[in-house]
Amino acid sequence: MVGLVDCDNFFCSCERVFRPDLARVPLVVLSNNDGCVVARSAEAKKMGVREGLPYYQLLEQFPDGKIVAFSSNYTLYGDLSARIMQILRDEAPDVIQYSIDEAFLVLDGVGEDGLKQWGERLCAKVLRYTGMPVSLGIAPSKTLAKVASRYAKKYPGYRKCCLMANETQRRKALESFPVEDVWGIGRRISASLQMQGVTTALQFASLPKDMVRKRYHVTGEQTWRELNGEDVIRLECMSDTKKKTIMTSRSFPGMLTEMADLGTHVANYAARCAVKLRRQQSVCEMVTVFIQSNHFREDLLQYDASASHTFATATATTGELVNASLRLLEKIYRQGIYYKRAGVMVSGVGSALALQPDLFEFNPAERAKQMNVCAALDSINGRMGADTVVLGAQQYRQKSADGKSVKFVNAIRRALKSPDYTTVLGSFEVC
DNA sequence: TCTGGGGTCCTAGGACCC
DNA sequence: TCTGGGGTCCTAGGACCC
Repeated sequence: MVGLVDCDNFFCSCERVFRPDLARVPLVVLSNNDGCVVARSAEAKKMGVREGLPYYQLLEQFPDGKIVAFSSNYTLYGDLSARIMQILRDEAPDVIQYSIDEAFLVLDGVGEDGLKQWGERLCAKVLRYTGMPVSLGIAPSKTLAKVASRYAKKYPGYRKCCLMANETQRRKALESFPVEDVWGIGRRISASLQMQGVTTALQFASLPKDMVRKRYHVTGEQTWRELNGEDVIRLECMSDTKKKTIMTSRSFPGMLTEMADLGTHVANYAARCAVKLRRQQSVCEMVTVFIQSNHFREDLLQYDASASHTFATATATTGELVNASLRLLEKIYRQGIYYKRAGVMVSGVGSALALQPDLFEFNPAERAKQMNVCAALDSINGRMGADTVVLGAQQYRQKSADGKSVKFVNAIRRALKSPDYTTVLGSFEVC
């Protein structure tokens, strides 16, 4: 049997852990730059707040201030997630973390008679230790466990744990489960299924396998088999968490026109990519920079562009990545465009230990030096906080009113951020 | 003024090879 | 009259996920 633990309205629940006064208050969490709604509490959902709603529209729709909004606080969410995962690892034979708020549990050896009680106890323990409500679905396959967890979340009668143990329970659950809510069935496929009159998960699972395979390819067939009780999706390989491509991109709070300003952002994204690469002990072969105008402003000239550079020798040093990225930006930058978004992506990611040096350009001494600089950088920033030491090119400069001094400014708008309760001492006052 | 930021896998089609 | 056949690798784009 497979378990799926899923936090209820994760970001919102995180915000509530240290704000019990907001337990029943409609609450939303906003994207970077306080752009739009990315998470909603149950109360906010009930009031009809839709996911992705721009924040300014939320203020228009609910001007009375009854809905509390937070900027996203990924430090807090990441830390609470880590605590929950640790509890799961303490309790379950094997845990495969799937996302910041979800994990699959391998339940071999957990007594099947007591599975339901075991699950209820697990959810209660997570709540007691972290203050975070979680739901658990247990079933013969991952996709079915996902279905079960939905029921666990929806109906309080399950006491947070829904066990789908036999054929009767499976059919009953799938019968009233909308096909578009099945894990692995997205907008396109569900639209195609609706056209054929397939609206429930059970109807989909009852289609002929060959037909599903032909029309929806291997991934569709996998979902079909999972719904029929076969555990075929392999996530175990995912647990080596090394990413194959790494991207850092942001929208800007306003719009930018100058290359120098774009360059500061691009330098930061490149530096972020370098840190992410080094953290997973990888190097990359290629870096891609992209810039975009504001797609929502049809009255302005639109321009999207990207360019890539392949390194002679794969790298993860901040210097090389920033340098290459800025040169790429020069190539694609056009004057007279109002830029809204930019990003840096690294690909061809491989192990830093199996590095293949270029035959002609390899300079061992220079390489070693660069890597020492990065090691020192990571060490300082690890102890003193991210971005304690950065390259000059990463500094967002804001001139003082008299124009004499320049100060470092935060490039992301997070006006409504909660304190870093769990990671920064003194970030809030204790009563 | 104002609209997120990451990832993965699969398939089709082109380039290239013998 | 009348254009081979089979294979691999790479890339772009689509579909999905959180």
